[in-house]
Amino acid sequence: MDQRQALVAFGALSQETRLHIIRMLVVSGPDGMAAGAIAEKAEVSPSNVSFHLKELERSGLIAQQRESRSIIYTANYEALGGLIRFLMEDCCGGNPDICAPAAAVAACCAPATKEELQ
Amino acid sequence: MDQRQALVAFGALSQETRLHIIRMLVVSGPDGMAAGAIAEKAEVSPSNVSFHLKELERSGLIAQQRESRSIIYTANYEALGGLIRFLMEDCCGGNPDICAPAAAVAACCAPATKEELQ
DNA sequence: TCAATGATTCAAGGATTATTGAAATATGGA
DNA sequence: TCCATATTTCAATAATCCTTGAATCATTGA
Repeated sequence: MDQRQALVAFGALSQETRLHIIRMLVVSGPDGMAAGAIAEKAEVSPSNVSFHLKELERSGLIAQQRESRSIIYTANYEALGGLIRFLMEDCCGGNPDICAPAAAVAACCAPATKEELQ
Repeated sequence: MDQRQALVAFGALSQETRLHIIRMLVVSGPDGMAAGAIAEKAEVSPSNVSFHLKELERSGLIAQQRESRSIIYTANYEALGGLIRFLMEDCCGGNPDICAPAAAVAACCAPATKEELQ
């Protein structure tokens, strides 16, 4: 992930509805969610969710694929990991004072089940 | 770091000048940098740098302290670490597919045990 | 006190981003 | 083909953010 991408990704995550959407898509995993289901769960209008999904896709944090009449959105795990990595390495210069505590948290996080995250 | 803070922090990092400032302040460490020096290095006007510094301070990612005529800005390492942690835990649900690769990167620059961090 | 330095604040503007509802597009089934 | 469903696109408006330059504030030293 280069700086330009990171700037767009940070912008994408700086909006409440979009952060909510990312969380839902991470939880839903590779199955993803249809645009309509996202709109319903996030309690926003179809056209508004479409606007935000477009923005998230532009950032690379999510991907879409049509499945019959629905369009399924999934979180892009690589991009999310890349953003965390950018924040640690490029932005914070790999500074241990910043990164070590955060990394320790991740190191101890056991594989969580889908249910536990609801 | 709660969600409201994280939203503001992501917004703060989504602007090129501000991302540049954060990087400089992380590098300069506890000594920090005066507003004028930041403006000069980032090649922006004094009033413009002041605008962005205010935005960064509002996000909690930097702190200021007056030193004689200068105002010294320093990176807030805890807040930066907190944001990385938020991204891993709250946003990505501690999902190992996302967090493990990123954590691995940090692990090599800062071997810290969980106990050391308590 | 006066001038110089370092920085912020303010107002105006331009640019970008967010929301809304109506219209358009794509798909699948009767 | 026609209709219903799922979603996007578009245009208009509102809201927020960014930049600029002038004015202001705070500190220090002569």
